[in-house]
Amino acid sequence: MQKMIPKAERRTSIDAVFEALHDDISSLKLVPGAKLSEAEIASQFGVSRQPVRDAFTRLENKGLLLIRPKKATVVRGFSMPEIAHARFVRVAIEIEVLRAGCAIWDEERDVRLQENLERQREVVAKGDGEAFHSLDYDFHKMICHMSGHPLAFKAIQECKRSVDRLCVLSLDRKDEAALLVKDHEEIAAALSERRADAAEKAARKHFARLDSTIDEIYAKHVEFFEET
Amino acid sequence: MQKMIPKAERRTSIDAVFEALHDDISSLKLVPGAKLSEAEIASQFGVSRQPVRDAFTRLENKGLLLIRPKKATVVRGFSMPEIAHARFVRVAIEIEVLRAGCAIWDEERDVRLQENLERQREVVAKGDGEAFHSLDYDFHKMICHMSGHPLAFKAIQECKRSVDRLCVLSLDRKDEAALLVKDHEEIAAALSERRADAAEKAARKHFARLDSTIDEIYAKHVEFFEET
DNA sequence: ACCAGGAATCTGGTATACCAGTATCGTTAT
DNA sequence: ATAACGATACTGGTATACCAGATTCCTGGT
Repeated sequence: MQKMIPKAERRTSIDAVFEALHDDISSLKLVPGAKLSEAEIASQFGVSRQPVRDAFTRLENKGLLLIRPKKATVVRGFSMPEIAHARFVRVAIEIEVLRAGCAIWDEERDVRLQENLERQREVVAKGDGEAFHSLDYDFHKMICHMSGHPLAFKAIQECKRSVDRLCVLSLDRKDEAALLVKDHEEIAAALSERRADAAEKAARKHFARLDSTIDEIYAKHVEFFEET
Repeated sequence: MQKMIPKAERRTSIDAVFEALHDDISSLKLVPGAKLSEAEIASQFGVSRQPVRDAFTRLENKGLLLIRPKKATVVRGFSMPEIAHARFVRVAIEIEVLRAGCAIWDEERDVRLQENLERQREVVAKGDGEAFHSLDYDFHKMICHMSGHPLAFKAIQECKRSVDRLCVLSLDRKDEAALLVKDHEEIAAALSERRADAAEKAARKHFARLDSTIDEIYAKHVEFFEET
């Protein structure tokens, strides 16, 4: 009962390399198809090849890299089937969460969600896209937690990941954000009235908005997509 | 256009170690809490520590191992929150698949699904649990594929994995299998009539049957569960 | 000018050695 | 007998060297 040091969470070279590469790939500083050399990255970070190798493995498991024996490791491109699948799973989970939420929703939850919505309206009025993105994130997270399924949000994040990397290519317009807030209000209202079917309908409409954006990006950046 | 060698799919030492350990863990030959030594496994397989290390990493990413720096690597136990989450996600996906299926179901699909059901009835009558398990697997897989979401089945398998490892502890009774077939018939009927709500209801009943089994196993084998 | 062939140079996979924390257990002081 | 301590035998993380397959590109022949 002595080591009350909270955790310290030892940080290893692998973590450093992993996070740096993850950021570069997510922000498209490393574009799909780019070749990554273990040796090159290693010297660049001042470590040996081994930690780099481990970091590569992690990134491959997250679907961001493609590693083949004796071939160069490359950044994976987007895949339309994969994106469609992520969307499918996300919708499935969000709807199930809403269903669970409708069964237990109460006024206290309602109040907390309305607080978030109020701030969404504020930042959208100001045109602060960055802040809206953060509140949007919180909105869905809050619903998961308050519905009793905090882990579901982690699963949703998994689904979002592939799309997020894609969305840095989209120019986010303010009018789009306004529509999304309207959707959120609809979802909140359905929860408040505990009408699962209405919530599902609103959610489907909400997520359908992404489709056109993705199609636009596909048309504009076919080179980032895998041929399959 | 010369290398038409189908694929050969080069098999590496990492794969060998990974698969062997994966099987041992899945079949509970390696029980939760068991300590795995890189060096020991390495000499046991006649390879160096490096491939073993890589295999460990893969297993950790699949949630089967717990690796901490400077601590022994151990087989992870079951976690009730994790199992509940896997169940939640699986139900969400299966229902969404059924919903999509109901929108496009036709007689040809119906015939193929009925073929599978007929074989289910046969093997259950014979009490062949092994064959039923395989047909059960196919049943859900067929629905995913015929609903136009083959990838969804892969996601479902991910969810099943943690539960499957648990289910080797359950003594499967024949009467249970009979009930499961009845559920399948209900689901197939709902699809045939393209009634999404009925399909959802049947699916929920189907998956609810697992809960009692899991509770039984928990009561009987608390030592395999993580405390969290 | 072009193309075939092969050497030089990549790639990731493997083996080995060493390091710094951690756990274990025997020893010693009380 | 017991409890504090310390040597020792572990653990996983890192660095390095080497290997075989794949790629690249230069060279020599046409």
